[in-house]
Amino acid sequence: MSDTTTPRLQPVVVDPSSSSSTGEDDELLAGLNPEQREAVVYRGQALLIVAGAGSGKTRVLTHRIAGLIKSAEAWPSQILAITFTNKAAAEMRERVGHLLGQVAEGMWISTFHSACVRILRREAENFGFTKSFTIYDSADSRALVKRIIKDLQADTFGFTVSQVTAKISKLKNELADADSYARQANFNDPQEAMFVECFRAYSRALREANAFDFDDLISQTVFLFRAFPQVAEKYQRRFRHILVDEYQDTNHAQYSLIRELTKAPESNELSGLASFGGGGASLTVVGDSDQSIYAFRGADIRNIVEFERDFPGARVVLLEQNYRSTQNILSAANAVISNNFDRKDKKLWTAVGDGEKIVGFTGYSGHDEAQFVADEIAKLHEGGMAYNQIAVFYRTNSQTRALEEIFIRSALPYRVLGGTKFYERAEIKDAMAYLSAVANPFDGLALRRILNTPKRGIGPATETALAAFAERNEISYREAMRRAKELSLGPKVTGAILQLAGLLDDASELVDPARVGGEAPVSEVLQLLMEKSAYVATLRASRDPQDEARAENVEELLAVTKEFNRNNPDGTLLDFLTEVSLVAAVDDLDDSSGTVSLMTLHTAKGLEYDAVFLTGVEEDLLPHRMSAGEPGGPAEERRLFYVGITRARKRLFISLAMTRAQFGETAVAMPSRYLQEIPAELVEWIQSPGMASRGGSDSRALGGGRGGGYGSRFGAGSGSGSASVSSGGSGSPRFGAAGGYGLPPGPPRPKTEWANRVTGQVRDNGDLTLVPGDRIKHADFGEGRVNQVTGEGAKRVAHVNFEAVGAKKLLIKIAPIEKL
DNA sequence: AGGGTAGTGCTTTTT
DNA sequence: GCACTACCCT
Repeated sequence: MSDTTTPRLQPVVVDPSSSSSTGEDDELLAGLNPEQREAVVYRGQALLIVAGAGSGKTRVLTHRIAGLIKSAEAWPSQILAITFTNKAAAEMRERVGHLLGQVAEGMWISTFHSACVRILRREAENFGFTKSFTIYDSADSRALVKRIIKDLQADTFGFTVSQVTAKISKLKNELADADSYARQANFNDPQEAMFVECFRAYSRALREANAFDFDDLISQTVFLFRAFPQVAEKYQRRFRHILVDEYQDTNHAQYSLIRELTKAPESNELSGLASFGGGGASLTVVGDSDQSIYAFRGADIRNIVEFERDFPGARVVLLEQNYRSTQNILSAANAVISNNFDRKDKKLWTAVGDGEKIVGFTGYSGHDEAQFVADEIAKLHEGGMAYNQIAVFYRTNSQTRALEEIFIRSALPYRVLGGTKFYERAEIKDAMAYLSAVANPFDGLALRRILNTPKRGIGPATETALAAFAERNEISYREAMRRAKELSLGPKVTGAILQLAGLLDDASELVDPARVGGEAPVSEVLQLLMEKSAYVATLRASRDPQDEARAENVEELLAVTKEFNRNNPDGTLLDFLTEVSLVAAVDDLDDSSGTVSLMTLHTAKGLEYDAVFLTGVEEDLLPHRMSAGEPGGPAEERRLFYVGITRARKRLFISLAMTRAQFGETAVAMPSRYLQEIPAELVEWIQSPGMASRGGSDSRALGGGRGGGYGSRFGAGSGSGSASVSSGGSGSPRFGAAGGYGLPPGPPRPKTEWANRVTGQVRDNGDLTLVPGDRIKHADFGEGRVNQVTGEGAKRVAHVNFEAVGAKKLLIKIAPIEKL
């Protein structure tokens, strides 16, 4: 992460003949299929690689980058590659280095956020920030919004913290700021007026704290480029080849950033660098609209769908051959995703053969389901599969509880990705706040957090007095602390404040760039802070047994800083804070850990495992209750399901429960509508929803039968698991047009009630008639107006103009619409 | 100022 | 089931 201020402009491999010689090319193209080759060798301004799941896109990207460098078409420093996570970035950097035989210095391979931080730190002074700005993570944003809502008494308008943060975030992703939003806001609506107040206060607080939130990192970079063309030009000139992974998940701000970066530098001719081609950087984007799962966060699928319109003359390459999964898994994935209309048809295929069937299981409870997962994992492991090749996915983080309980009892080594992350723990946030307060003296949020942690007798009243004093005298919070004597507080409180201020000043001296011997290592700074503040000592002295674990966590953080110093000898405190702020859930993933990985479906994107367990495939969970009503919600949830399925290489297990605990209460759960979209012959149900409902009223189901339900009948020792199963596939009749579940083959074929109750999906609107002018509501597109109706009978098509998504054509008979 | 307790409301996914 | 808040007591 070292920050090279001047681009390094020396080619890594200087062999002028290599661009034409086939030797090197062959090496890079060996083993690639024709489409992949095309994606690697195409040279033009814009290239869209539509890469289905498992189609080798990382391979294509790394070979493309390596090709550009090997052929001396580009210096490493002219390449900017954007990935979704730091882990993906690290992997790509390593693979490119491997292809080139050496690490390509000066190349930027990073996430959107990391790249923007780098740019912002360099340019911060240009627009009223200092390079030591703090990055507020979502918890920090929430804390700030919380205080603002309280200060402005916005809660009386029914505002919640999450509503306000979500709305601000959404606006920032659309590149709106408080002022631009205020200009078009309706101030007659008191709610909206109050929101504008909140947005303003929030933005001002960030600026005063010399801080950016996650969304700012992108949007402020765009604003910077737009406000200072000469700054933008610097980067436009530098980056000649820009590559963006997971393009389907970019939001408007990220899209705008790419647009700014790929513009032709304006004063090209003046600088005599017209030889650069005169145009903007070449742009390569890779994506798969079927894997777009971040619309809720502002990702705009139009970025990829309209790429060809955005970049005229763009070449499109389609990668459909899958190198990851068996055909059974792919067939299931294809079948599920084909239920999303309004997508370009794309079918994954593989040459590796059918493989084993998908295994299905319905537990009586979440625990029962977890027991099934644990038992199957044990079997897989006995069969020779490594734990780290197995993953368990779920929709919401709260589902980990039952899984963890059973896993612990079964002594299965596992690891939960995401969830309550290490850096989200209160004691770690405390320690990090100490560091932030040292790095950025304006960071009021961090100062407030540590002011009375550990307890120093500085209460809310004192805190308010300090804040008011700082405001009155227009000085930083830190300066106000230094001058605490002027506040005429009690001697004890004044002493405590002065002591803390002194400690922070001492620590600041350690990281002063002008210090003799350079900045002290982060670990030294943290050590000083933790010791002198008695933070760890206080935890150790506490009677609460959990505090011992907290103290150990802080020690662990200390170990992390030492590790950081080892890996980055020149790493500064700022570098450390930046790195920590931008870690993602998957970045923690240690491939050599030898443990089963548990994670949400969102976190799973981009990963692959030999065996995958997809749990909680129930209505209200997948699709999640919250998204079921939103336009586009069910389709996005289906993509999430699709992403989960396509992570599996060899074995796929799908499970659900009849009842699920939530809020400490047990609620009845229904099988997910997506289950019946998987062709029945692909699934072998060990216990289908129908079977489970038949026997589901015994004591095991709801009572104390933890680990009993499944384990007692199919426990370890029953062989492959499928041995004891009345196997499917024997021409199992389907439930008519509504479709049956993949199983319930065996005798006596249950006419289960649930099968029909589940939203039965093949729609038939009968002879619904629509005429131009009618208003309709569509499950995914929202409301719209019919312009025209064409066609006859069952093929009548309505041409509808939707408010949210524009013009669409719909088959009236089957579209999920209703007349308003 | 601080600690302890009772009551409330909540959860989608995350860089 | 838990985390957070408000309130009460020392």
